[in-house]
Amino acid sequence: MTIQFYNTLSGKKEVLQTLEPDHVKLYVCGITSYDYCHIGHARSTLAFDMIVRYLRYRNYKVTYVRNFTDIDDKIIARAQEQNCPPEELASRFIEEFYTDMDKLGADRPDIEPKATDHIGEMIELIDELITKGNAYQAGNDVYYAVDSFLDYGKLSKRNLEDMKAGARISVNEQKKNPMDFVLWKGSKPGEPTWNSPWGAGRPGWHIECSAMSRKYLGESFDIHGGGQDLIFPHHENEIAQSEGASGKCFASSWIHHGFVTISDVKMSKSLGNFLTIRDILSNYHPEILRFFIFSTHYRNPLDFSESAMQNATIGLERLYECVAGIDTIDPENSSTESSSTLLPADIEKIESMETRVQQAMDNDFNTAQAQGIFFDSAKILNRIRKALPEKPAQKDIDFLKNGAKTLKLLADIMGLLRIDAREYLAISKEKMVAELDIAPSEIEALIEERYRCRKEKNWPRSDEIRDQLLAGNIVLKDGPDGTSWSVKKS
RNA sequence: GGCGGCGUAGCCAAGUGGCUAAGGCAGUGGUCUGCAAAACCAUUAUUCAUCGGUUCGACUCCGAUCGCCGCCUCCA
Repeated sequence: MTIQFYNTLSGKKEVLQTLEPDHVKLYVCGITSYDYCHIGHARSTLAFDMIVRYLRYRNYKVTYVRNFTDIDDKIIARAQEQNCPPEELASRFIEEFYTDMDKLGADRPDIEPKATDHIGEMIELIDELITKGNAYQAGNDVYYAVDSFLDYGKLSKRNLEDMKAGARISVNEQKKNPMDFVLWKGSKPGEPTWNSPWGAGRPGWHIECSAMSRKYLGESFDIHGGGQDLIFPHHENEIAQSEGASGKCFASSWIHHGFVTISDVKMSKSLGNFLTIRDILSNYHPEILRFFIFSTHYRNPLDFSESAMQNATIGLERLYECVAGIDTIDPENSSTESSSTLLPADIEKIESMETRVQQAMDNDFNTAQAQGIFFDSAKILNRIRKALPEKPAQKDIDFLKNGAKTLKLLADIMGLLRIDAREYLAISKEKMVAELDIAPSEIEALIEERYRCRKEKNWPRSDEIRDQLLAGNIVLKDGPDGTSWSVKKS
């Protein structure tokens, strides 16, 4: 089996081919650190986290580079607002980024370069572009001459004529072509500056990724990723810079994930319709956010809503309940007397779980389909467990334990089912209990009273207690081992 | 205006030339229960925005139409 994924550059799904055997070199555009991260950033981080984890699970070596833009107009503007040095603001929000992403359980990339640590490399690259005739100095600025790069527009599939027609960029007398973009900006008073052959200034946004990817991955590498909003102009400009300088293919493939929307409108800072990761994590377990994010294919838009999160909560809990149920089976409690109750069709389904998940993931990292397989498998495992006799056959116990193990292994690619199932359910219950108006001890006391009533067949009072608890969102479950309770969902 | 994408059951969401159109939520029936709940079982789209075309055969390819979204300025 081979891994296929959609390459924005070709517009088609293609088989993964690496420049070096079994080694994927991946560069992803990270954040500009001037504010807290929102769910869109979570999607980006988690999408590539999942991709990297899957590639590694499939025995690829992965070199994963993700940058931080820590010098930029927005950072300077925000720093001025807050009356603090831009570098301080930038480093503060890099820390906040880590705080959020660590909570989400995202693995750190292998290399995380910061733009300000690579000004020398950028100057070098700009210099090469000037020498090759792809860039020119105008006043204190340096611009990239888009007309010098014939393939300009190949990623975003537009040509310069079309772009000019719809251009909303302000006219700049210094530019030879209005689409030319800045590589080096002459500094204004009070801004962070670095010395360069063109005077004091700072780098443009696009050049940093070209310079840093070249340093850590070379002139050509396998996959470049980011959000769909980066296709133009950022990634288009990166191609122009890198290929203009090297004359070689920059990234073989491009992966772009879709946006998170709210009421079908793109979540963005400028619209103000965003929720930060910490907003979400104050209400939901990190795995719920992960479950939600992976319930839709990474290239499709993902609409955020409370009901979608509620759905994810229930879905994840269902999987955890399946695992918890199997975890409670005593592995020693088998009997040689018992014969296996397993059906061939079920055995086949569970044994093919991993293969089927691989098929889904091989097909453009289809996490939504993989989740479907998780549920399908959980259903079968639940049914088998439910039908188990007092003392089951050893074979059946092993089958269930292995099934749960495989389920966890595969869910881990998406960062799901990572904690002990019973612990997760306990945390989840605890959290819900905390929102109740009634203390657990009171609940236990009422259950105790109801137990006595039921023994005496005092159904009216026993039902009254149940209804009373239900009104307080407590649901009772009468089982053979007594009554347990949980907090009503939704 | 240019470019890209989407439209699958009440909702969410896979599938992308051919056995029964995954899965989840919600719903319905059943088992269990004193009655419930939970759990488990079963069930819920002759149909994939609309209309044409290609094909032995299309949700899947092509064209048109309608609707929605994104990019074309910073943005994950």
